[in-house]
This record gives sequence, structure tokens and C-alpha cells, in this order.
Amino acid sequence: MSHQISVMVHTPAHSGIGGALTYESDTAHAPGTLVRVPLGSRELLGVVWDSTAPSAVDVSAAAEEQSSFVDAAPATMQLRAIASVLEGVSPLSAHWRQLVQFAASYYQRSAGEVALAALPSQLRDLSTEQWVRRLKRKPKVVAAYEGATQTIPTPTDEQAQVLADIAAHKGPFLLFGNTGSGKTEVYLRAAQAVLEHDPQAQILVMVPEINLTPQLEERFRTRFCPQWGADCLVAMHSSLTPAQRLKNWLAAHSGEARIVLGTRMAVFASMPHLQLIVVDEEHDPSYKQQEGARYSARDLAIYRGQLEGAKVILGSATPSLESWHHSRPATASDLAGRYMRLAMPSRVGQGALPLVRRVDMNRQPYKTVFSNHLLDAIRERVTRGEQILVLLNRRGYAPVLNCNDCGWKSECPHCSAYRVFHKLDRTLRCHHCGFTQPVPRACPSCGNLDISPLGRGTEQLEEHLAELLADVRRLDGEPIRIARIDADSTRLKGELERQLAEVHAGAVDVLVGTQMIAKGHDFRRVTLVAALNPDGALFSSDFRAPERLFSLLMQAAGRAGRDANMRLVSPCEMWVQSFHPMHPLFEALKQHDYPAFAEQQLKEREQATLPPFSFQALVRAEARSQEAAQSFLNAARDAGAALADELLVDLYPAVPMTIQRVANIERAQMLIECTSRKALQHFLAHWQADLHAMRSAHRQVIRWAVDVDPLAI
DNA sequence: AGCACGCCGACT
DNA sequence: GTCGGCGTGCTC
Repeated sequence: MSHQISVMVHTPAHSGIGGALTYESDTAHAPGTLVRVPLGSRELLGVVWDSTAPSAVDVSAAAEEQSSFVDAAPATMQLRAIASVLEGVSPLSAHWRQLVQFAASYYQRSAGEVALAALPSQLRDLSTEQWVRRLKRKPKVVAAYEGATQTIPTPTDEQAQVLADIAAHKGPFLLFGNTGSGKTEVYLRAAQAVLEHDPQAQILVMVPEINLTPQLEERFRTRFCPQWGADCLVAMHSSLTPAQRLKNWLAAHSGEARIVLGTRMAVFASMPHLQLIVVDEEHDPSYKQQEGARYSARDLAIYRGQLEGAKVILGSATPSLESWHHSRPATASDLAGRYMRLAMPSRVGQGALPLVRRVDMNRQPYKTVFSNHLLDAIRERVTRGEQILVLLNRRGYAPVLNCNDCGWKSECPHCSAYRVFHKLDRTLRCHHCGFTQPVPRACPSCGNLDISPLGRGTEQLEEHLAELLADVRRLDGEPIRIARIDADSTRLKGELERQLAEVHAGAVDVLVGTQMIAKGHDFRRVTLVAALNPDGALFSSDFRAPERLFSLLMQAAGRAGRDANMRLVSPCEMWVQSFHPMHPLFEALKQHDYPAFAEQQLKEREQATLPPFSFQALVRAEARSQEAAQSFLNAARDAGAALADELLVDLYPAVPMTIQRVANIERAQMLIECTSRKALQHFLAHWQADLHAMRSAHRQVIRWAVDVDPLAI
């Protein structure tokens, strides 16, 4: 007798076969089983899916209405047989499938795409013979952990209180603690409690960037490996080799690894006994995937925690306004948010927070880069052997090259953007499409030799600062050393680590860099941090720009003064040069007062009905001409108008994207807004069909994609 | 998304 | 004569 089996394979939602496909099999296979199935002339990895949507699943308005996740195959169609079953891997759990199903439906992609992207590539790529050989491989004898055993610090009263709250309540928790308040110790202790309470329990810890995994991994290893073995923790991020990825995935899937530490992709790790999820630096934009299924790993962590009954801790010194809002305490007129806010205001074992000093650039001579006050402060500290951090969010030498005669500018021929002047290799580089050319000796338009850089980037800053500080000597009498860390200087693998090590060793006195240096790295001897020109974010069209700037400056300030053993002549300082020094953002920064900043921002957001007081989605379209891209979007708008009207969803007209053309592709986008998440989801799910249907009438459109809860508009 | 099939230009 | 460009259409 033969069974009909539903299988999810990697097919995009707009391929016409977005749901599960039906195959025939002699034997029944449990949902979650990994199989290989024929599709056309190919053989693909697939996951056996539930043949109908379980009625208990409350995935979203969209999924509720689809009675099934399965694309009904025409009744007359001859079904093909499942090719093989991947032996040796237990089926993926119902919770995992539901997480994938939810993510697919919420972010408007196919479940197969999300499911297969969440599995290690070797499951797909290994041939049956290779797979059999892989399974036979003897598990290595568990190596004893050889690391320094560490004395475990006693929790402070604050930490103890927070841990008691985490133990006593369901969560989710927003752990709001300054840099240096000991959030990591809370994660470690919360994890310890879970591990000890249940011999099977697993823990998922997420960090925003790969760069930050080694540090945290080391802290978890030194804490847990002596007791639980070297294999108790595995990493999950995109720079692992396919073989490592498979190994770590299997360790998590089998329950053998007790702790999974990774980047956003780790939110999909198969963990049968998941009991705690930690999202460190939860405000970080890196948690939002920016291609394919554009999921937010932080938001999915909340969903997953609820789904699996695991506690979720979101940690940050500058939480996202969404999380801050969701953790609001009850007031007379408003109910409390769904999250429990746990505050840790003190800085433990370290110096006080730095003094914030603002320089009013209106009172400085025209074109001042470093105000004299700031320069004096830098000189003084460097002379004393202290380190300086200078932040400028623009890499290269100058953002544009300009002909002083005819007004020619270094535009990219393929993008609507200027190419950046990189002096070190004398190139003009487009930061959007990568197009690079040698710097022309004369103006390509009029032949004039007088072409000059406009504006400045980190390269120029490094050069300029070297001139300004040429006469300054270090404690040892040597000339001072300036280093630059940005995406250019760290392009080569291992270069970031090498440069950071130099800074730690004290070989560098002044470090110039982009936001890269503000994140997570612990510069113990830095006593002064300067942000040269942060004004752009104050009046940006991006409503999240102030939030990001505040977070960046707070994090940067947190770099200073972390070494309690340093005896300082004067307190650590954070300098901000601005034409708007009295802006509320800087006022709040000066007080290190995130709550004040958040309150002011949330008030503005509420008045303008922006997130978290509304929900957004974006449709982006790419075509050879701007007109084609926009006409597709506007046709989509017309098609969805009636339903949008009914659901109180706002559809805005199509507009060109901020960078309208990249690599000769014109881009346009359309904003969708609604005060109800459910109504927005409902709308998107139904409208998706209209978008597909319009493809044939808009052949010029190269691709289009929906971004739910976009970070930048 | 792949991958085949299909119909028109410059090469061993 | 074929190799190969990517337009169109199909896959349980």
C-alpha cells in the first residue's frame, strides 16, 4: 500500500510551487524526516511536512486562512516516489517545523526556502555514499577541556536580584544594563541554573556579529567546559566551514551540545531541549537578515521562546525602542508591556561612566575638523600614555572628488552615488557596486588638473591627525602611533584581530575608525573617545537614525575607562563635536540617560504613528528602468487598494529608493503601514497572489521582494 | 530557484 | 557545420 507524503523543498514562494509537494512512498514517514526527492531533473533535499496544517497552530492570520500548507497537486497527476531517506538523523521536531512555518508566513517566503536555508548545506550536498561514510565516522573521544579554570565572581546584589526575577517569572525579559554592568555574568548564571536544573536542557545564545563571538564563546567555555566538557558548547555562524557547520548542527540536534552560541542564523538551530534563549545586544540591526527571508532573529527568538516554553532574555544598554516599549511598566492609563524589564544601572568593578563633553562647532572657525579643545585634550592624554578613540562613520579618504573648474564629480557610472576617493591605492571606488578605477590625473570632463577631494573619511583623518600630533611624544619619547580600523583596513582575514591586538598591547596611541571599533571590543586603556561629526543622524529622513546614533555613542562611551586599575589624572571623557550641541539626544547622552532619550523618541514616534505604534512592510522592485519598477509597484498598489481600504492598511505611492540605481539596476519601493500587525499580515498574505499574477504583465521587472518590519526605509 | 528546451550569432 | 547566448516555462 502506498502513502502520500508532503515534502518541503527549496522552492521560492513565487515559483508557483511555494508549498509542500506531494510524493508517494511505500512506507509512512514521520513529519520532520529528512528525505531526498526528485523534482524535474534534479534530486533535492526535503523535509517531510505535516500534510495539513495542525488546527492548534496559530501561525498568523495568513496561515489560519490557508487550510493547508500543501500545494494541492492536480488529482490526475502521477505522483513521483521519494528517492531516499537520510538515515541517522532523527526527524526535526514539530516545534522546529512550526518556527519555520511561522517565519515563512510572517516574512512572506516559502516554508521550504526557510527550512532548507536553516539546515547545514552538507545535508544537501553530500551524496548518499559520502553521507554513509560521514555517519560511520567514530565520534572522537571527548577531549578534556584544557583551559584556565577561573574563579567565578560572586554576583552583585543587582545581579542576584535580576537572576531571582528571571527564575521566578516567565519572561520574556529585557535586561537593561550599561556597558560594564555585568550582563554577561547574568547570562552565565542564568545558563548555569538551567544546566544544573535539567540534565538535558539546552541554551541558545545569540550575538549580533561574528566578530563578537570569540570573546563571548571564550567566557562561556571557561565557565562551563570544566564542568560539562569541551563538547558542551558549539558555535553557529556563517564563517564556519561546511563540515564544522554540519558537526555543530548535529551536536545541537542530537541534544549533545548543551549550549549553542551563534549569530542570527542560530535562531533556527534544531535544539530538542531548548530552555533558555539569550539575545545579547538585542538592539543591533545585524539581527535582521537583509536578503532572502528577511527575518528578525530577535523577534523570532521571542516567538520561539513562547512556542517552546523557553525563557528569553534580551540584553542591551540601549534597547531597541520596540523592546523598550514592550517592556513598559503599567501606568494609570496604559497596561504594562509583554516583556519584563530588569534594570542594572551600576557599573561593576570599573571606573565611573565617562564625562560627556560637547563642542559647539558653530563657534569654531569654518571647516574645523578637530576643535582646539579636543586636540589639546588628545595631546595631553597621549603624552600621559593613555589611548584615544576617534570615530568617523565614513571610510576612504574623501567621499567625492571634485573638479574645481567645471564642477565634475566622481560619480559612479553604474550607480546614483559618488565614488569614494581612496588615497592609499589611488582609486575611485563605488561603495555600492564595487566599480573601481585609478584616480584620473586630470578632470575626465574638461582636462583641468585642479581636481580635489571634498569632505573627509577615515583615511584622511588618520593623515590629518598625524600632522596635528607630529610633535607629540609618548611616555617613552617615541613619536606617537596612529592606527585606523575600518572595513578597508580589515579586509584581509585575521587583520582585525591583529590590529586589535596591537591596540591592546599599547603599540597604538590613537585609533581612528568607523563604528566597527565601537562595538563590543574592550579597549582597557582608552580614556577618551571622540565623535567628530555625528550630526547627520539628527535630521535624517530615516526615523531610526537617532536611535542608532544614540546607541553607537553610548557604546563608544562605554569603551572608555574600563580599566579600574588605571590611576587617572582626570576622568575619562566622551567628546562630541556638533552644530547642535543642545539637541535632546546629546542632552540625554550627557546624562547617560537612555530612558529619557527613549521616552522622547517614543513620544515622537507615537505622534507620527511610526513603529512601535504602527507596523510596516516594504515592497522593493528592481528593473532596467525606474519607470518599469514604479509602474509594477503602482499596479500592485491598485490591485491591493480595495483590500487595504477594508483592513485600514495604508499603501503609499511607489518612490525611487534613496540610492536609486545600483550596478545599472533601477530600484523603487513602496511603503505599507498599518496600526494592526494582524491586519497587515492578513493583507500581505492575500496581496502576495496579486503580486505573482502581475509578473506576466510586468516582464521588465527583474525581481521584487517584500520586507516585513524593515529597519531602513 | 534550477534546469531544460529553443531559437539566433561567431568560432574550432 | 556546432558552441553558446539567455528568453520562456515547468517542476509534486
